[in-house]
Amino acid sequence: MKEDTILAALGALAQRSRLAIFRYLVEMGHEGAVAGQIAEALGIASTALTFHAKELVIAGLVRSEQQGRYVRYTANFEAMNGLVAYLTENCCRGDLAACCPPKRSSKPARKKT
Amino acid sequence: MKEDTILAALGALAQRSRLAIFRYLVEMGHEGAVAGQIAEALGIASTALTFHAKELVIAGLVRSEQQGRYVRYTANFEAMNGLVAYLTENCCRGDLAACCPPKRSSKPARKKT
DNA sequence: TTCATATTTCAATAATTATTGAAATATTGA
DNA sequence: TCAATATTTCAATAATTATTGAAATATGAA
Repeated sequence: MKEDTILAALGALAQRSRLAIFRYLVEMGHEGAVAGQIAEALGIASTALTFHAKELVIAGLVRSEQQGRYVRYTANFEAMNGLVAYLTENCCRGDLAACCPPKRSSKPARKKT
Repeated sequence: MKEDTILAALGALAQRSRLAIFRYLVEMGHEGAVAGQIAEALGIASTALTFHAKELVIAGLVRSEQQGRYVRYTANFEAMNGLVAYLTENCCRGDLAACCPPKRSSKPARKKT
């Protein structure tokens, strides 16, 4: 994955609304969600939703598809996979064991203190 | 890992110089590198290096340690691990197999002399 | 102490990104 | 056709982030 692509993906996710949109779309699976649904679920103005969703699309993390008067957005899992792969590569050298987390539970792992 | 932490880490990495700095520090392993060395290796002005390195430190991805008149920076592998874990969590739902990449490919670490 | 080196701070500017509301476009159904 | 709905575009503004050079600070060595 090209560095420019990585930078675009990181930049796209590095914003509260967009991270929320992306997480929401991941949650919605391959079916995704239409713009209004996302905006309402997350409390984002429609004009802001358009703006942020477009950023995600440009970054390649989200796909959009016109469906009549709706626009359906879906997470691009392969792109996310590419991002995670890149970060894993770039965090693992010399510390291999620390990187790819051994398992994910559906409940987030609790941080021990 | 808290969302604010994730946003900070993503934002810190979403910039060409900072991504380069972080990758360089990962390459340098636990020994890290001092400011001037990083700046020279990457062709970044010292004042910009200070600025960007501080962003990485604030985001928790890098640690800094004063050593005489030098400042040594090291990658925080645990923080990166936390970021990758978060992204894995948030990309895997409903598409589990696609996420944690099965293996790193053949590309060896480029070492410059 | 003085000098040279390493890094940071500061201030000005430039560039980018986010937010908002009004207006525009496009689709659907009556 | 008209009216309602869904989304986008536009323009203005606000907020944030990046870049630069000069000056300041701090250390180590002579």
